[in-house]
Amino acid sequence: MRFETSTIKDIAKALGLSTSTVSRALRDRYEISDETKKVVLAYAEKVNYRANPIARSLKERRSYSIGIIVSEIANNFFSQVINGIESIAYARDYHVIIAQSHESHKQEKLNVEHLASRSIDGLLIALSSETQDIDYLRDLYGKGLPIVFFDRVPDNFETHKVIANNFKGSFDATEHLILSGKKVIAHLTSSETLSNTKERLEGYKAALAKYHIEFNPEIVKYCQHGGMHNIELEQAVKELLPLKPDGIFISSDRLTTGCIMALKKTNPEVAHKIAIAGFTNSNLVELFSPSLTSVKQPAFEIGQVATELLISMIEAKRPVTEFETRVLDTELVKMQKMLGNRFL
Amino acid sequence: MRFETSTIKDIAKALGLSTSTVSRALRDRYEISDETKKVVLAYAEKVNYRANPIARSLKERRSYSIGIIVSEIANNFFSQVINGIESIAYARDYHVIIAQSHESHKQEKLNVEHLASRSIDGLLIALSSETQDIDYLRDLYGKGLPIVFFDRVPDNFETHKVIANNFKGSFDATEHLILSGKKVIAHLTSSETLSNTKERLEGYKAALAKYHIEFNPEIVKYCQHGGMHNIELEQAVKELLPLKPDGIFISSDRLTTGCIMALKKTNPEVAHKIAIAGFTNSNLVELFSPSLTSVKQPAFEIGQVATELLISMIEAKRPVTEFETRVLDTELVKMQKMLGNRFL
DNA sequence: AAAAACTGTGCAATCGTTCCCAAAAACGTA
DNA sequence: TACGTTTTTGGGAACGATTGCACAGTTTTT
Repeated sequence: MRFETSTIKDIAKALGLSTSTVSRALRDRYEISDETKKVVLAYAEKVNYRANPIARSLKERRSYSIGIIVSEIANNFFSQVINGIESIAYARDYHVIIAQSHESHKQEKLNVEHLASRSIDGLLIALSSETQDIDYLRDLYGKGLPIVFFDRVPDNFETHKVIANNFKGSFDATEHLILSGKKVIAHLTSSETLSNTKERLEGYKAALAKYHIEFNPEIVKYCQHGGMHNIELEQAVKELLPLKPDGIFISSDRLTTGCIMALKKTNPEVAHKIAIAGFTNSNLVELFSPSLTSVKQPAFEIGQVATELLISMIEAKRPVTEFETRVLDTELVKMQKMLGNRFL
Repeated sequence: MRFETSTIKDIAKALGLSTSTVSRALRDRYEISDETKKVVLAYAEKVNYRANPIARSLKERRSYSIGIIVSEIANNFFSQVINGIESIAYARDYHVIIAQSHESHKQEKLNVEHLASRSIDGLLIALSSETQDIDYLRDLYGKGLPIVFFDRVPDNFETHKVIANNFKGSFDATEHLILSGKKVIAHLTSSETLSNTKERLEGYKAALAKYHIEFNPEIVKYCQHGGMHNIELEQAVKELLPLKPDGIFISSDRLTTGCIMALKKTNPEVAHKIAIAGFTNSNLVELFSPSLTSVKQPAFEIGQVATELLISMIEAKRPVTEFETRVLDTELVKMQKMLGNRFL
């Protein structure tokens, strides 16, 4: 079962020209006379000629495709980032190949290597929460694969990075909890090794410090798998509650929704007494109960900026040596007034 | 900035063999002596040889890639379907390229044609809610591109299709509303032209009929863009409320969440008085307020089955002429008891 | 009028694989 | 020994596109 299309050779034969002439005419090169160009273009149009991207890739040794690794596409933050990536990539005539790590380092590595063998021209990646060893990425990078990190970035890797202003986002959320009168504010977060975990922890600490609240490490819980497993969350909640928090600041999308879910499931009687502020890009927060204050990341923009940086690396004439880390501001969406809460 | 890897030619030169021999050894063809095979394999391993998939694609005239078109990946149903697709595709050594139609026919067509020109070996597609004209798909199909439809399928196109049991799912949901005492049950649904819109409407009607409730077309509202635009939903809600429904059956993921959102926004005072049952694969329903009864589609399985069917078409020796339509059962998840509703 | 420059086109190599066809090597049989 | 078989290997043409180089034919320069 094959796909029949006309090739440059067919056109050349039909028009009594050489393939080189046809190729050049199609690519609108200056050496070709207007007349020939017109004839070729018209004929190509007529037979609905499409250049075979595979042949071109082989010749030019690049595939016009960008690999994306996220932990999960069923995550509002990441799917919005992907939309941002696509918006730029398609406009520049790249296509994207998406793979999911499901927060597993092994899966991540497998996917990256699979993509690399598929000749992607560049890679956009948000590390899995498990990942600590990034030597395999360094390897590929060393071999010439441009890489741009976003959201979860390693600190010992020299390349472009795009992140949200995690410090400020966390500071704002924590401050909001403090200002609404909460005294014991817990912090639920991902793997300690992730860049944004660290930054968000700092923002949280800074807000506490500003209001002279002592930082209590006991009340900070880490989820190694970023909340991929419910048990992880339930465990964290179980450990947290005895410490009687009246507010929780949560540092990621999955953890935020997962934590509320765990709270409702395990301790419904206290769930509505605890104020929650967390990172999430869910567009359904307005429906949540208990409601929460959310820190929204500029996901779409993160995707766009990362893609622009990546394409600039791919298309750079000479190896890029100056790298930038772009930091984009988050937005604090405060809990809706009781209006929304009246239901049920 | 290039990516340097060793090729078959390099291996051949290093080992003093011909490229044909090396190629055969690597592909484990029978004509090769065990000894040579061993030497080649060992050396290939040593230099970490990876076949260039682009060159192979060119030669074999296929790309080992599958195109996917969905309206949006930021939709639980579709992201679960994609997970199902990936699980099969990767195991069979295909990779997937995902594109989004955003419920726009134009975008859908553009994407499909882009994918086709990228030499995908087959296409998995859920039509956009706008789509009526599928001649362009017929065209590609006629040229030899295998296509499998899922979720939203056209009825006048002979190929494999995979759908949920929309009739039964709708019947169950509607019956559930009736059995919980609702008298005036509205129906909010997508574009009239979509296959599943029709089937779901039939299920709704059948449940009403079973309980001798007269069907009232007035109380059925269609959203042409599947709820992509909020205004569409708010308009529908506005038209529905004067008819005093005490239950609403909603026929798609986006509409379900969108409708609750619109209700809360425009008429918070009645929102909690109306029982809602709707199709949704959101894993966050437990957090919703007002809570709702949901019809969950076997999204992951739909993806798996569709991919198996597609790959069987791709790899078929001769054109496939017998097609099947697989129908998978949905699951009704009833509204949680008031426990969950106590919050807020 | 000869030399130089410019136009427009074609030839052929190339990208990395695969595979048809033939050649060489190894073996068996008469 | 000579011949036919079988097994193993190599040569080289694809796949479809791009591009450096060469070569006509025309125009400009000296």
